[in-house]
Amino acid sequence: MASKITPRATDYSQWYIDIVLEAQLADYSPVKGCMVIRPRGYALWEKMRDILDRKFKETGHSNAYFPLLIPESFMKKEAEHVEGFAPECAVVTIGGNEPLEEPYVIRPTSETIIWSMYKKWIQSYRDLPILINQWANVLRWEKRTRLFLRTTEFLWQEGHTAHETKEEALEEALKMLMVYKSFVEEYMAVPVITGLKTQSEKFAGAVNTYTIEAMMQDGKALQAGTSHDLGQNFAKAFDVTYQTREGKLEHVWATSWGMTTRLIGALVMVHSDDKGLVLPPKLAPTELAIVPIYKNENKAAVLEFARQVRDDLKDRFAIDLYDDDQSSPGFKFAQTELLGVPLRLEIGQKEIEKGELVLARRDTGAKTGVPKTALADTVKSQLEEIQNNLFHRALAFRKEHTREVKDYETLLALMNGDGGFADAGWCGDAACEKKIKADTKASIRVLPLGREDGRHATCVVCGKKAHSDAIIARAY
RNA sequence: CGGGAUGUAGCCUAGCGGCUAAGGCGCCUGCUUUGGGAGCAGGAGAUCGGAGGUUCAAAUCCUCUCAUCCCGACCA
Repeated sequence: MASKITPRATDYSQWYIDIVLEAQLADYSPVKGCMVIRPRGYALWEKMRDILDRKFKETGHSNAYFPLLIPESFMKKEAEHVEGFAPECAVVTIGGNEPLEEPYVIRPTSETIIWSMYKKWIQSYRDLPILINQWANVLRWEKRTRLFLRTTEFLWQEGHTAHETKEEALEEALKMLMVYKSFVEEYMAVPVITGLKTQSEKFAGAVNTYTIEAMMQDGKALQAGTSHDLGQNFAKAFDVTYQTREGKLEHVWATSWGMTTRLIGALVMVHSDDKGLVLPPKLAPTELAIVPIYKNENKAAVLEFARQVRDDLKDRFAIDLYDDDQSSPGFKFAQTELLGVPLRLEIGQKEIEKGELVLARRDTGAKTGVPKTALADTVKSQLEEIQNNLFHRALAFRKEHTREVKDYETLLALMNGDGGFADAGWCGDAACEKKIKADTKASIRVLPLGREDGRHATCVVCGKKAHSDAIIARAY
């Protein structure tokens, strides 16, 4: 049978959609722009959520829950915030058949309702810091949607913290950025660049936005997590003050940070291939698939052997035994590959006789013979190798598709041609940033952290003295 | 919000004025099979997206409408 997946080279967009649908991560819903996250997709989200949640707790945060509905007037209190979010808000105007006195906005993000509460909860420096996170759904009326990458409703977590000082808030924002980086790199095996967003790309209402940016297999950038230094913007909008250690009254300093189900889209686009999904072992709901291969005359013996192997390993690994009778081994092989199971064990008469089972890797396709006695250790080490290989493969891909660019002609050729990341200097002038966007549809994704001294002396657009380095790319 | 495309069985598609809407995949039953997406036989499953119109006759032509996808402008 022909593959269900459109090859990447034929149509990258369609390839992505095919993978998401065929691997049963999600399905289109009856509501425009919304999607149903199916069990296989939700299992990924649960794993990601659990790992991050643990990291948040380890860094001192607590979970809470704030309402879905926000009084419309709240959204209007912070000037930039309302301007940024008004176009994508859905508003509830009727309740119980009666027009509402004041309409409610369905949260596109929760800063306003949270800061209205923080005003009640904060009086003195003794009440600080407040370190709260919530796992929730949010709604943004998007003009154009894509499975996982941009849907009208999506799941996320949003951390909202309040601090005594500017420095402490900045430290928090950067700390959480690093939590995201370590999660995405260690668990998702997706290398990211951390950095500062330009003023035009920052969150509506923030002083500064920091993000992690990843490169997809088509060379486009994807923002995989954000952390905002909110300064005193929301404290001022909601008049949240505290009595300082010196007895003075001052506005509180704030951060917010979030990551979303979009990350599942990143996971798909970074690792998968034309055969289907490829999952990093640390997030794969099934780590090992066992496919028994039998004929009528040896069916009972092979199945028994396979079940024994499963039972031996089941306490150490998440295993799926493909012991149904209806489909052929070839079909099962293809199925495990479509679903992205990292390792597949093939057990037939030959293996039983030799005492050596065939272990197939999803990432490379390599098959190796493994003595039954060494199985558990080999599975463990191969899972680690796959995790490692996926990260390094993605990192190598990013390096291959990142060019240091010194002059504007080269930037134009690159962004309008092969794509990828351009590493260039930028003078800090919004006009130069705008020009890049107008000429290439690419944008400054991030001003990388840890490179404040700068690799580039001059702005790639105007040639004046560079203010910082910039990663430029087309983006999702 | 502009541009493009598509709506016929769970999925993909044929039919593009004329008899009872056709095929493939999938599904169900039975048998045979099983080392890279199995075979045979039988079976279930469709108010042709919706509304109006033209016509002796509409899945097919016209108008309107709804929905979805893709590509652009805006965004996690």
